[in-house]
Formats: sequence, C-alpha cells, structure tokens
Amino acid sequence: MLDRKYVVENAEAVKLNCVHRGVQADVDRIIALEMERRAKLAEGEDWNRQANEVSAQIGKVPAEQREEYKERGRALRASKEQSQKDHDALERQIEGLMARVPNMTHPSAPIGNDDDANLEIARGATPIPQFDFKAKDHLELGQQHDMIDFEAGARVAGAGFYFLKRDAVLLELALQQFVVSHLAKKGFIPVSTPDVANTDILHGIGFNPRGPETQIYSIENTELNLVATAEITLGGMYQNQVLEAEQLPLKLVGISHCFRTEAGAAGRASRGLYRVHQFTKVEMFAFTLPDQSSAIHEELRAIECEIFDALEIPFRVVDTATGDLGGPAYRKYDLEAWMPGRGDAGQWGEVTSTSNCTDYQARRLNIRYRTKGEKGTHFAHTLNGTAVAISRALIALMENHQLSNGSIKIPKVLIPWIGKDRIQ
RNA sequence: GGAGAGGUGGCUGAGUGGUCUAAAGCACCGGAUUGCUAAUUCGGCGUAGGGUUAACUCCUUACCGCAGGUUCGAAUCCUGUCCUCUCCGCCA
Repeated sequence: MLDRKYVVENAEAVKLNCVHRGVQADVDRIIALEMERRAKLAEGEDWNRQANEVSAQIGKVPAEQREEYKERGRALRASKEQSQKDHDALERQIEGLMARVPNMTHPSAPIGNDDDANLEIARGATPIPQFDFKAKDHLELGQQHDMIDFEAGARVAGAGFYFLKRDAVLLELALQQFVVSHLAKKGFIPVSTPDVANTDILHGIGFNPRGPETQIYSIENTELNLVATAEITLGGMYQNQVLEAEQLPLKLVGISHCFRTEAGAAGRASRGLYRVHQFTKVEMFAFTLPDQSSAIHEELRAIECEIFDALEIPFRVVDTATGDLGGPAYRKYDLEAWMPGRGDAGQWGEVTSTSNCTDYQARRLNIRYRTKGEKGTHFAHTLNGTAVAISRALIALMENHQLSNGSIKIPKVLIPWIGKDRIQ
C-alpha cells in the first residue's frame, strides 16, 4: 500500500508508474474520493465535538432541562453517525482502489512490459558446463538414482506433488544446513516458521488468498492459509509492532514449506520439479530503516550469488523490468541458474528472487520503528530474498554436476553434510 | 477438548456510567540543589488521522485486546471474538 498523502501529492508520478508497471489504476478517482473522505471526516468530527460538549453539560444543567439536552445530544449523534457512515463507505472504496496501485519503482529498474525486458547485469563464477555427452534432465537422473517419485506423489496428493528419496533427501537437508549456517554467521537470525498464516497477514504481504486465480491454498472454515513462502510468516512476525531504530537492520533467515496452487500455470514449460505444489525454501527477510534498504537489497543479492557460486552452479543475475515486478516490489533481482536439461540444449531458469518492498508491506502490516529522542514513528522497510528454494536448486545442482555415466558430483561445500563426494 | 481467571500507557498497576483530559509507582528526558560511585526536588514524558503553522506550533477527533450493541454520555454495562495464564484430559 502506498501512502495516500503521497498519492495525492504526486499524482502524475504515480500514474506514470502505473503505466510502466502495466497496471490499470484510476489515480484521479482515488484522489477525488480521498478529498471527499477528508471532508466527511472533518464533518463527522465536528458533529462529534458538539455532541461531546452537550453530553458534558447534562450533569450540570437543572433537571428540568435534561430532556431537552438529551434530545440535542441524540440529534447530534445521529448526524455524526451519518457522516461516519458516508466516510466509511468512501474509505472502503478508496482501499479497494489503492490495493491495485503498485509500489513506486527504483529509477534504475528497466522499463518494460514483461520478462523479455529484464536486464542481465551479472554472471556467476561458474561457467556453463560443456558436456561431451547428451545431458540428462533431473527427471532421468532422479530415476537413475531413485531420488524423486512423482507417481507416488500423485497417488497421495495429486499431480504436482512428489516424494524426495535417498540422496535427494540428504541434499535437501544439506542445502538447508549449508545455507542457514552460512547466513547465521552473517548475523541473520535463524527462524523456523509456521507453514500456515491468517488471511490478513497474506494481504499485508501482498497475496490475495481467496480470489479465483489465487496461488494460495486455504483451509476450509478457518482464516488459515498454507503459506506460499516464509516471506509471509517472517513479515507477519512483526505485524503491529514498533521496532527500535537501533535494532535495525533486523535480518532473519526462515525455513518453511511453500505451497502453491499454480492456478493458470498449466501448459507452461514446467517439467519435473520446476513448478510444483509444495517445496521447502530457506528465505531471507530484513526489516530496515528507509536509508538502509537499498544497501541491504544489494547485500541480499550478493548473498544469493555467494550461495550459488559455492554450489558451483552457473547463473546470471537479472534486474527485473517494471512490468514483471509484482505489486509490492520497488526493485527486484532474480538469479537464473543454467539448467542443462531444460529445452533442447539447456535454458536459464529462475532459482531465487530478492525484492526491496520499501514501506509498501510495512504500511499494510503496520510495522514501524521509533528513533530514540525523536517523537513519532515511521514505517520500516522490508526486503526478502530466496536463500535456497530446494526444488529448483536440486534441478540446477543435479543437471550441472552430472557426469557421462549419470553420476552426480556433490559440490565441495555440501560434502560435509552428505558424507560423500558423489551420487552414483 | 473441559473448567476457571484475566487482557488498562515502555513496564507494574488503580479505576464498576459523567471534571478519565486515566491515579500512583518504576523507567526515561530536561532543570535546580546538595556533593561523590549517588540522593533530593521541580517539570516533562503515548500513538494515529484531520485542520493549522515559520515550527510537533496550535486546534480537534479517535484509541483502555479486537468488533458490535445499550446510553445524551462507556475503560466501566451487554453480546461476540481473539489472545494470555492456571488446573484437568489427550498427545509427538
């Protein structure tokens, strides 16, 4: 959610931003309604003030005048109720419109309609592997080593679910161990989060759980939803809290399962583990002061690069174009790993994403900070970034580290957790 | 799951229909005083919205878990709901 005052005062910038982001939002109508709302608010407050004055006098006036005063009080309260009702109706309308207005955009983010406009800005340390054999994809490799079982997943939970088995499980745990310990050393607080969250938390982060095209599984007859990412629970952890400026930046690294319906994704290239209904993810999350968020965003991106360099997986970094940012992000970087088994001769596939959401989520979640010696509070900035999404990391890891006989080399950093240097 | 108790400012805690504009204490900030590892004393000290201003400057409204209701008037009465604690039951 943008600051309404900001929208009113920067209408043209907000409109242009909506155009860049490919979002239809009626900014002029928001402003008109907001002006009307403020007038109604002032009107209602005035009625209320008068009613308070009358009420305060009732105890003091002679008994025979009480009824007359009560009548005046009733009339004033009725007027106030009407103004309040009008105000609330306007408020709901404005909120509905505001929910569609995306965050403002970093001036350096590439402008464009979709991911074709994304800008490659860096490559990882590991070169794209040149195999002198026909590369297998992770499904073939998984079958060879009995690591992934989609058939059993379908029997138990339907298409898009799977079992990891044998060395895939060791890899899943090793990736989590490696990444969490790596981040803990950098001052991130490890957190194991709930895998469900209340609907209002989802809204605050920017998800719409009960719409027709929702990505979210909801639990019937409750306000609970399965989380699509630990970003939801980590951000929600501090809903309605006031942080001390000196404790910022507050950096968390959370582990959760992630559940996604993938509604509307049918037909998109999504073989195997690439697009699934459940996976495990380690997520970074930061609460910062406004002037820290850009630097922390670069830090999150750098950490993602470190992790994939350490896993010896080739990748490129992409600066996401305006049309592909989603609502809350002010700027977003994706890491795309090389996946040799995708397409005819390998393709890039998204493995991480890190966003600076500035105060867009914090405003909706009401997460503030206070500076010692200063009056008032301000909204914190929030940032998130994938440390490792296990399913996609497994694809990249298995496919890039395969040998001609289908054996899979274990990257050095994972060997201590796996206890061997290859899967064969 | 059952029974009971309770949610009041940063914290402790008083307040059972109208000067609550929320007592008092602690903590914190500023001043004064005496001097020595501190004490005494005076004052200040919440958040948000709207209006106003050179200025958190002044005015105003709301907020006692949350949402409704009763009333001229609600922290206080009523209903619902969430959360916390205690005991019992069940359980990894």
